This record gives sequence, C-alpha cells and structure tokens, in this order.
Amino acid sequence: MEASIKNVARVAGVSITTVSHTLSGKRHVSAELATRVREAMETLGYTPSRSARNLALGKTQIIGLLVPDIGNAFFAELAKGVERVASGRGYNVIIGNTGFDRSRGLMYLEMIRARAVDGVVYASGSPFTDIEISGGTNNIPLVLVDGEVAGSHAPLVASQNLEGGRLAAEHLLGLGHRSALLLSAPSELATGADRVTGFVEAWRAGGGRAVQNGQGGFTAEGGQAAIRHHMGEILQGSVTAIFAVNDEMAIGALRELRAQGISVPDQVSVMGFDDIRSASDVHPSLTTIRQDVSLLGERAAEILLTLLADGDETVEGESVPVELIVRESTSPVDPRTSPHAMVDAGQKGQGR
Amino acid sequence: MEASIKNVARVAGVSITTVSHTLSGKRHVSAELATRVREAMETLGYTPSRSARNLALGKTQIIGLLVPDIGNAFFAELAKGVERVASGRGYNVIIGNTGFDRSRGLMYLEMIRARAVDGVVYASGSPFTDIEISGGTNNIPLVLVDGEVAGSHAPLVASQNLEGGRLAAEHLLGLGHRSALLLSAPSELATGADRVTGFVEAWRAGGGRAVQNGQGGFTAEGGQAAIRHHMGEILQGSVTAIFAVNDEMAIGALRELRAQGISVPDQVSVMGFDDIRSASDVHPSLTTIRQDVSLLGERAAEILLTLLADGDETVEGESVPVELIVRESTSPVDPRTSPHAMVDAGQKGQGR
DNA sequence: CTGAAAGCGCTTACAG
DNA sequence: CTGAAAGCGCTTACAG
Repeated sequence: MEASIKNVARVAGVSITTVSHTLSGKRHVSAELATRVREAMETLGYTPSRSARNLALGKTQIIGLLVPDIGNAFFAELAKGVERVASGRGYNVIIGNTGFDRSRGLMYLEMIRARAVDGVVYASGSPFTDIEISGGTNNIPLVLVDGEVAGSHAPLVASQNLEGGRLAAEHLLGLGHRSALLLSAPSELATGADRVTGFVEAWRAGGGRAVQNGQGGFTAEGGQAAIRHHMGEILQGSVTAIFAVNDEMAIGALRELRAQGISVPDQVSVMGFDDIRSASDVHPSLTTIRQDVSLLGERAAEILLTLLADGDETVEGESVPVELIVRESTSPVDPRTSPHAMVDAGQKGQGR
Repeated sequence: MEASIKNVARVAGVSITTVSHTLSGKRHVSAELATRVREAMETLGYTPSRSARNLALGKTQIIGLLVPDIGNAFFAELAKGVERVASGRGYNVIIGNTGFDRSRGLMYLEMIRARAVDGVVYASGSPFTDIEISGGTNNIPLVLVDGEVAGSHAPLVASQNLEGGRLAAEHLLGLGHRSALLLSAPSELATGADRVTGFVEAWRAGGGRAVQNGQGGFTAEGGQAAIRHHMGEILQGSVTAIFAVNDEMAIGALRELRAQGISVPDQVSVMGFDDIRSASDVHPSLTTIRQDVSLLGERAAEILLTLLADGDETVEGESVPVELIVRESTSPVDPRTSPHAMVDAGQKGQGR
C-alpha cells in the first residue's frame, strides 16, 4: 500500500481532509484523531507529495538562482548565501548556470514561465534584456544581484562599490601615494564602473591623479598585460600605486611585477577588490576591498521571500557594506623613488 | 483568460488531448489541428505547468545535489559539472547545502522523501549514515561522488586518488628525492587515505622513505602547523620533499616555509593535490595533482540520469583520471643539502 | 470538530 | 486521426 494521503486516511479511519489538517495545522483536529493519523503515517512511512501540493497551491516553494558561472567563487559564495536563507524558510533553490550562453539562459526562462519556481534571484552577467527577463516571465517576483538590468524596476542588491572605490583611494592617499594606475574593466559592467567612479572621485578630492587603463577585462591575464603596457611609468616611479577593480587583475599585476623584478610593496603598492580566496594566499598578500558576497546572497533571498510572502508590496533593494582589508601589498610611498609625477598614460582624454 | 491547456483547447477548437499531444509529439496530430493549437498557444502565451505535469507523471525532472559547502571551490566546480549535463538533458538541479549540519541534512532527506527530486548526487562530507541515505529515501536513485558512504551499494564517481598519490611519489623520486614529509588528513576521509596509500606504495617501491604526519586536517593552518612541527628535519636536510594530500595544506606549508626563511624549491620541494585556483597564484606556483572536478560532476550526473532512464539497470561507478601538473615548487634535490637521511619523525610506528 | 467533493492542470488508456 | 474521462495526490470552500 503506497503512502498516499488516501491510504493514511483509510488506515486511520478518518477523511483525507482530517489527514491534511493534522499535517498543516490549519484547523483543529481532536487529539484522538490526530494520534490515529500520526500513527497511520508512521506505519505507512508517509511523506506528502510535493508535486501534489505544488499543483494544489499553485506554487513550488522553489526559487531559481540564475548565474553566469557557478564555478566562479563569487557566484558560488552567492549561492551559499541564497541557499542558507531559502532553506531556512522552507524553500529549495534551483541553480541555473547560463554560462554566458543565450540559449541556456532562454532554457531557464522557459523554466520560469512554466512556474517551476516561485521567484528568481538574478545575478548579473546573464545574457538577457529587460524585456525578456520581466516581460517573458509571468510577472514572477525577481531580485537582481550585483548589477542592474537595463530598464528593470526589480529591487537590486549590490555591494557598496562606489564606497569601496573611495576606501581604496583613501587608503592609498593616506600612505602618501599621489600617482596611481587604475586597472579597470569594460564600462558595460556597472559593478566595475562604480568602483572606478568612487576611486577617481576620492582620488581627485585628495589631491591624487589617476592613470586610466581600459584593458584588464577582469582577468589576471588582463592585469598582467596592463602592467606590461605601463612598465615605463612604474620603473621611473611616476606610478607608485596600482588599484585593480577586482582581485583577479591585481593578482595578474603582482605576477607581472614579480616577473619584471619590481618589488611590491617597496617600489609599488597594489590593491584589489573582492577579497577572493587567493588574495590572502598570494605573496605579498593582497590589500583589497572585501565584499561580503554570501551576505549579498542572503539579502537577495530575503528580499525575494518577502516579495513572495507579501505579494504586491513594493520592496526596496539594498546595498551591502564593503571593508578595507590591509595586507602586505601596500605600504607608504617611498619619497626617494617617487617624484610625485603626474602621469596620464593610455586613455587619451578619458580622465574627464 | 489564463493560459491553461483547457483554454488553449477551447481557443483552438480541439480537445485537451490534442493540445497535449501536439506538444509532446507522442501521437500524430493532423497538420491543420496542430497549426490551430500552436496559434492558440501563441495568442494565449501558453507554457505548460510543470507542477501539473509532475503530478501526472510522478516525476519532477529535478535532481538534488547534496554537498557540505557549495561555497567551497571543489563543490562549486562539481555543481557546475552536474548542472551542465543535467540541464542539457532537460533536468534542473536543486542544490542542497548541508553545511556539515545534521539538521540541514535531514531537511534535505525529507525533500527527497517528498519526491521533490527524481534522484540525487550525493557528495561526500554530508552527515549521513547509510541507513538514512538509502533506507530513508524511497529508493530514489543515488550516485555518490568523491567518497564512499559506509555500506552503500550506490555507484561511486571519484578521482583516481590512488593513482594521484603514485604520480606524486614518482615525480619526486624522479627528481632524486628520497626523504619526504607527508601531510595527510584524518583517515576517516577515504579521499585522502587513497592518496596517502598510493603515495606510500610508490614511494617505497622507488626506494624512498616516508615520514607520516597525522595532522593537517585538510586546512592551510594544519599544513603550517605540520611544517612547524617538522622544522628540524627540514633544516638539517633530512626532508627534501613535502607532499600534502590537498593544495590547502600545501599552501599553508609554503606560507610557513617562507616565514621560516626556507627557500622552495631550492631547499625543499612541495607538492599538493587538487589544483585549486590558488595553486597557480601562489609563489612559487604549486606542483600538484590535478583532479578534473567538473568532470566528476558531469560523470556523476550522467550516471544518475542513466539510472533514471533505465530504472532497474545496475550501473557501475567510475574513476576519473588525474594529472600531474609541474610548476615551480618542485625541483631536483640538491645533493649538497641532502644527506639522504632516513627520518621517521612524528607518528611513532605508524609507518607500518 | 469533521467529511464529501471540487479543483489544481496536466497525461494517457480507452473507445471510436 | 481525435475526444471524453479518469487519475495523479494534494488543499480547501462548503456543509453539517
């Protein structure tokens, strides 16, 4: 005898209504019946079918997490945060790895349209337009993480990237640096753009002068290439500090600097952003701006679940604090090697 | 008018049977009706409800992936592999993060019992006994990854850890090393135990002598502590090579060696296992045994899906090849600093 | 405090 | 080639 609600009711000698209510607690069941029901469930080894429940209630208790690459530490940590609060509230999370691939993304959109999930946390980087993500999606509750989707009104949860850029600039200024090389990334990515903006504003305000570098592309290789390209300024001491808008690029920079025989931080200070795992493993360990990625995921999930609970309620996004982590890769500028020159290499006229 | 199959049928002027069959292709539908159905679906914006389908078919097209820590790069990469093949075959994956926590694990067991998933990929480290995992689980198809569960007959997918240990030993022997320090981990973890066994066997066969060290616990801190404990042997050259059964410990070892002013690989060679991201970022970059973790996930998912397709078929587990990655942290033993002494510090009598 | 029955939206055996 | 209807296993409005 399979363990369906019908059989439990039969064994307990009650209606399925009563079985359902002793489980849900949505209406009172006399102690005697409740006991009989529980015993019947026990002997049958009954666990209610999620599928049946889903159909009856029109929801799945599942949220989708769409990321471009779950193998990437950032998104893995994000997933951890999302899973933590979701599971704590009785939700499961389906992970949708788009791999930056449109067709895989569309597959997950179809899953959303099929109401396989009650809501979605959508991490930046996936290849959708606003129309697809909100229009094609049955008005399913949506929370954005890390980056905007053009034109979307969905709440956004992101780190205080602007503030992070500012912290980086102030740290370097405080060490006496005035000439910095900025390793940025394609401006399409708002995440990086905010970090640049925050840095440049604070840097200017503090009397520094930034050298922009469009290359870098968020990769270690990009960081290496950028350093190679600016070797001249570094050697002549007209750049005493390097700020990369992510740790990957900063680590690439460290690698190239070592290869070129430049000592960090003695000859040049290097900062990153993110505080990925490697940041503390490299030598010298990397001074960086830490973002609390799993908190990002937790907050996103909480907002989404609030949305699911309150229906129409309008919910605000939020920004998650960042933190300066000082390690070995930055030190006070050495007055002898630094002529405090004002260099503006690379990007012609990009400095506003 | 909501987009249900009933409304599509009404608009197209056919039965819901016909709507269902034009979608599934399980029986022929005349071109004319098929067209009318498709048009109706189009105008209504119809996507079939997954919940209804699940209930009717008694399956969910979802597999569960149970891991102890999705934030950990190993499991994140595993998830990537699992997701890739699952999504390629029309399955979604729910990620279950147990956090090494029994109660969270039990919550996911309950999800399995509720038939919220059709099968599960179970990565080592979660806190279950065999009885719980197979008995309490509705006979749901199960594939184990990375480690056995005591007494379970479920197929296991794991890296060739034994072979990996052997490769490490042979690499070091080939460089002339004969006295090694082995950074192992608690023997409960079969993963590490196989690596040790493979190493020790090949090492002995090649004329080497192993120094065991029970500490390490798979963490960088453990690796550091172990080095501190064996500083004497390293300084006097009676240990010329160190093999850690994972990269974390190897990186901890590198850190401590640097702190103590020992040059790697000049004074001592260091090897790890896994080839985690940091392995190539540290300096000197780490010679290690790479395991293809995302392939591990792919194979596990494929086996699980085969199990789901073929029902009763018995399926074998498999082992995934590993690869020696030579980087900067190992070099030929320096005959001057190496008296080829046979040291057996630490574990009294543990060397068989 | 309890039960009979409708309904959630599909799939499919049965009949034609 | 097509349709009417039962069934998947729950939840819940309605009635008592």
